[in-house]
Parts: sequence; structure tokens; C-alpha cells
Amino acid sequence: MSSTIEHKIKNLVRQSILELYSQEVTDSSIQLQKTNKEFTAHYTVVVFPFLKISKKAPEATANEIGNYLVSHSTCIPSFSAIKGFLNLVVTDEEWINELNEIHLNEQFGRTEVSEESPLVMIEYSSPNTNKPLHLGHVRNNLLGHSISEILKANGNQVIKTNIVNDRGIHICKSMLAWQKWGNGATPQSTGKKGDHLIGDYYVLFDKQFKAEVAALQSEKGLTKEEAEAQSSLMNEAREMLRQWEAGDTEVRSLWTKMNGWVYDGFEKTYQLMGVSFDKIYYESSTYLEGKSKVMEGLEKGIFVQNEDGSVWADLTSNGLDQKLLLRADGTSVYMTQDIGTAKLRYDDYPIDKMVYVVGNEQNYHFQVLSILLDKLGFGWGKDLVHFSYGMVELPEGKMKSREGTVVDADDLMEEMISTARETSEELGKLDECTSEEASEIVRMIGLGALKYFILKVDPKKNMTFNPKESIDFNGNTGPFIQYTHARICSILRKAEAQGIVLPSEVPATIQLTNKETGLIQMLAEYKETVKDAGNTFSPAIIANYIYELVKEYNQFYHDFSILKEENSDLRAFRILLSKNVAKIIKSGMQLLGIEVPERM
RNA sequence: GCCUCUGUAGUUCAACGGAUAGAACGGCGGUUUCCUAAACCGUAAAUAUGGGUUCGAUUCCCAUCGGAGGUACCA
Repeated sequence: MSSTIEHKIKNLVRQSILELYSQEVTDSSIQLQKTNKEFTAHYTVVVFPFLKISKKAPEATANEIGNYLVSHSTCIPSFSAIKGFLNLVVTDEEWINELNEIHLNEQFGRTEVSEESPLVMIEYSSPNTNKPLHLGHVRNNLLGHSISEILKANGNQVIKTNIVNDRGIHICKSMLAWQKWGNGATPQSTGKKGDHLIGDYYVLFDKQFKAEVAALQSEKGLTKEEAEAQSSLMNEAREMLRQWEAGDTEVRSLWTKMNGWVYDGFEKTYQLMGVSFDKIYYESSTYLEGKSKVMEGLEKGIFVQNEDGSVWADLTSNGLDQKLLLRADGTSVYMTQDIGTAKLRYDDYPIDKMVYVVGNEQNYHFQVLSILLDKLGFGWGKDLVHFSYGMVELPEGKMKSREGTVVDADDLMEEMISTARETSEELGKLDECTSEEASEIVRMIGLGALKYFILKVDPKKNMTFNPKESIDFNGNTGPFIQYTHARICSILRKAEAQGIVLPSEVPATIQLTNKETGLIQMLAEYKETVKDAGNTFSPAIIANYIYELVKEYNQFYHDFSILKEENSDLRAFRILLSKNVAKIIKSGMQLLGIEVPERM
């Protein structure tokens, strides 16, 4: 139950129906919702579902239930019945109790985690080591981090994991290009972040490859496919992959060196973004495990082998196609690696649930993976969760890393922070700060704007990102929320400076306005919101909730005096209310991975 | 071709099957001797189309038209 008040009301409604109409109804059949803004009440019971029981008109039924509730409770002083909607008013006293309860619970809305709590492993990020992180990864990382925090808040033990795609033909392409044209360039010699340096060679490879293909086409009159097959560059890359798989010392040491540069670069990006992992897996050490699982499946007759030696899973009985698991040359594919990684993970941890944060382009892949793991005898296979999110598109369309038309994660974050600095300076917000404080604040604001912008969108949906226009600091944005938090902190500082001592509980005798009871009601909703976000894997639900709360609070702040209120009980109440709004803002933003400054 | 997702103001996003579809940005017009104006207030502007189920449909079902993704040796 989301709040004690809601719980009380539901019980009363059930009791009233039992007494009035001699019928038992379940809690879930009682539609209790927040009353629309246009009516001055708090909760609304939708009585349409009870008409069959009452055998009366909607309004008459609502009136009967309403009268019962008022006469059988102390917390509902009045009601109004409009059509099939029964609008209930809750007493000020009840709301003050609710606030006191929220106030006394520092962890309000969160469920405690213990040793016995379910263990959830969340895979996210999963970069390739041939290029720096871009906007698409940013969405992945932010969603992964946020959903980890949300699941923790819902009472789960969470292990964050990352599977680094550190082998394969794409890495060989970067390596080959570096070998051919790099002249021994290193991050130190060029002053570039390692991941960016490697990414440049990946792009260079593609450029040279395209040039070669075009030349073959025009000189020899080949089709594009023929030219690509004959490309010496591509053949060299394939040869390099074979050498890598064979363990060639030279190739391996180049690979180790270049991947090391990339990891150093990634680490900086992750740190700035504020994400981290408890356990990192590398594909280079899991793909062999996958191969052996596939061979095991082949022996058991779960999979089939073609004449050319390739191994397949026949999923036609599951309504799907046939799926390749090992190529004719014995090398592994994406699916093979995921099988191996899954096995290692379950060997390492007593996992109750596995969550993969991967884009929706992989929906089919995970559908297949789930079936395959199940067939291979992993009990948890069929319950794996693919947290599938939509693509981030630019106004011009999709990003293509090979063509270099991507929004780079590092550039983007730096740009956000410097914009935050400019805006803050223009507004004169940093005048009283030391330069260290100022840097901290603009970092929080810049990243807050970016993170909120991405997380407020329903993860399932594709989203558009316009680098020039998208991110604002006004309106429904991260900084708007951060600003409200900073304002409340300012009030609390002033209250302390004035020697105002807050009571641990507000006396239930003061008179509240609709604005105030509305705010308490919204605070109470936080608990249900956190649950909802956990059940539906949606940080957006948290983001939208906080925005609504903050919007409501700003109106209150504008229309009411807090510190200047003369009635000291009322003043204490408003300070306490503000303090708890700040607490929930901070808690909710933490679930999104967004920090909130105390001044800005 | 087949499968999946998706279509809401000019733009970016909201709305467990509930009341007059809600915000923000942008536009237009206001608020500061008063706790931070990154705020607050007002104003114009939208459910792709056609059916169906329901007391009630943006939401569920069917069709049509758009958009995105996947579809056996790329990850």
C-alpha cells in the first residue's frame, strides 16, 4: 500500500460495500486514485465497478458509500459524488500524521536490503574496444546505473556487471590500421585519450577499405560484393583475427597494449558519468566457454551440425528460425559468447535474476538466448530480463560510428559542463563560491541536465537528441529540479542561522491549505513510485514524479511565506515540509544517478 | 515477404480503461522594496485514418496509412 491513508480508505470502502450490499470485494477491484486538480478533494473512488453490486445509479451508489465512509471514520470529514466518482476529503490531522511519518523515516520509500534479499545481476554498458563511447552508450549507461539503484531501493542485492567486447574482427581493424599508418602513435605521444586514438584508426580503416573497394570496382569492373571479398585490407584483418585466435604472441601483445589504452580512456568516461561496475567480464575469456557449451549441446543432440561444420539451433518448434552458433571455421558468434558469459556468471554468483540492459535492436537475440539457455539446462534462462531500450537518434537520423557521425560521450559531457559554467556565470550564481565549489556545482548541473534529459523519456521509446537545442536549463530539466533543492537548502540554512529549532513532530492542530495537503500527498506517493519504477524498469517514472513534485513545491514556495510565517507551529510545519521535499528530491535524483547541489 | 516496436500541440516529452488529454521549449503578454527570477502567473496550439469492444478508449481488438528495428556465418 502506498500510504497509510490509502490503506485506511481501501479498508473502509471494502467494509462499506460489505455492509451496504453484502458483497466481498478485493483490494485490487477498488480503484482509488488521486482526485483531479479541478476538484477540491484528495482521493477518488471510482464506483462504476460496484454498480452491478449496488444495483443503483452511479451517483446514488457514490453517495451511499460516501455517507458510510464519513460516518464510520474519523479521517474523512466530507465527500462529493459526481457521476460515478466519489471524491473524498482527508482531515488535516491525518495529513500531518502522514508527514510526521515520512519525516521520521530517513529512508522513506526504500526497502531495506539484507543477506536474504534476491540477488539481481545487471549487465550494462558492454562497449567494444575499438571506439570511444557515444551517445547511444550514454543512454545505456545511465539506464543501467539508474535501474541498479532503483532495484536496490526495492530491496534487491544488485551486482553491476559489464561484458567488454574486447575481441573480434572490429578490433583487428583498428589494430591493422594502427600498424599500417600509426607510426607508433600512443596516447602519450598524441595527447589523446586512448579510446579516441583507437577509434580514429577504426574510422581510418573503414575509409581505406572503402577506397580500396571503390578502386577494385572501377579498375576491374567487379560488383561491390566481389570487391569486398577481394579486398586485401579485409583479408589482412581476417588473417589477424586468425592469428589472434591461434595465440600469436605478436598480435596478442599488440592487442593487450591497445586495449589497455582503451580501458584507461573508458575509465575516465565512466568516472565522469558516475557509473561503476562490481564485476567486469571480458569476452576474450568467455567465448571459449561458450564454444564448449555449444559443443556439449551438440553432443546431447540439442543442436545440429551442417555438412560444412557450422553448428545450429533449430528453433522452428518455438516459432523462430534457425540460429547459427558456431561458424563453419569453428569461430564463435555473438550468441556463443553470451552463452559462455552467462555460464561463468552463474558459476561466480548465486544469481536469482539476470537483467541485460541492451538496445531494442537485440530483441530477437535475447528471445533466442533465453530459449537456448533454457535448452542447455540453465534453469534461470527462461526468466532472464532483457531491459530493452530505444535508440537515440539525431535530427539527421541514426548515428554511424564507422562514418564518424556520432555524438561522442566525452565531448558531450564536457560541453554540458562548460555550458553550465557559462550560464551560471551569466546569472552570477558562482560569485560567492571558491573555484573548487564552482567546478563541483557546474559539473553537477551540466551532467544533471544531460542525465535528466535522457532518463525522463520512457526507456522503451526511441528518442531524438538535438545537440544544438535539446538540452536546456529551464523548464522540465535536471537543473530546474536541482535549483529547487538548492533553494530549500538555503531556507534550511537560514532557519538554522535564525535559531529556529524544528520539532521532531508537527502538532496536528494547525490548519492546512490545499497546496500543503497536496504536497504531503505527493510525498506519500514516492513509495509507490519507487515500486512502480522497479516493477516496470523505468527511471522515467521517477523522473516525471520528481518533476511534478518540484513544480508543485515551487508554486507553494512562490505563494506562501515559510520563514516569515508568524505562527510558529505553522512555520515549523512549512520548514519541515520543505525539508522533506528536499529529502525526496535528493533520494529520487539519486535513483537517477543525478547529484543535487546545496547551492547553485 | 515475414516478425517486433511505434504514431499525442510547431518541437521534445506525459497521461494503472476514468472526469474538460498534462507539461516543457519555442510564440505572445505579465510578476522582483518580499525566504535564490535557473522561479512564478496568463494566453493560443495536439490523440494519423476508419471500424469494433465498453457506462467510459490516447490506452484494448481489427483494418489502412506513416516511422523505426530485426530477419541464419556483423557484433
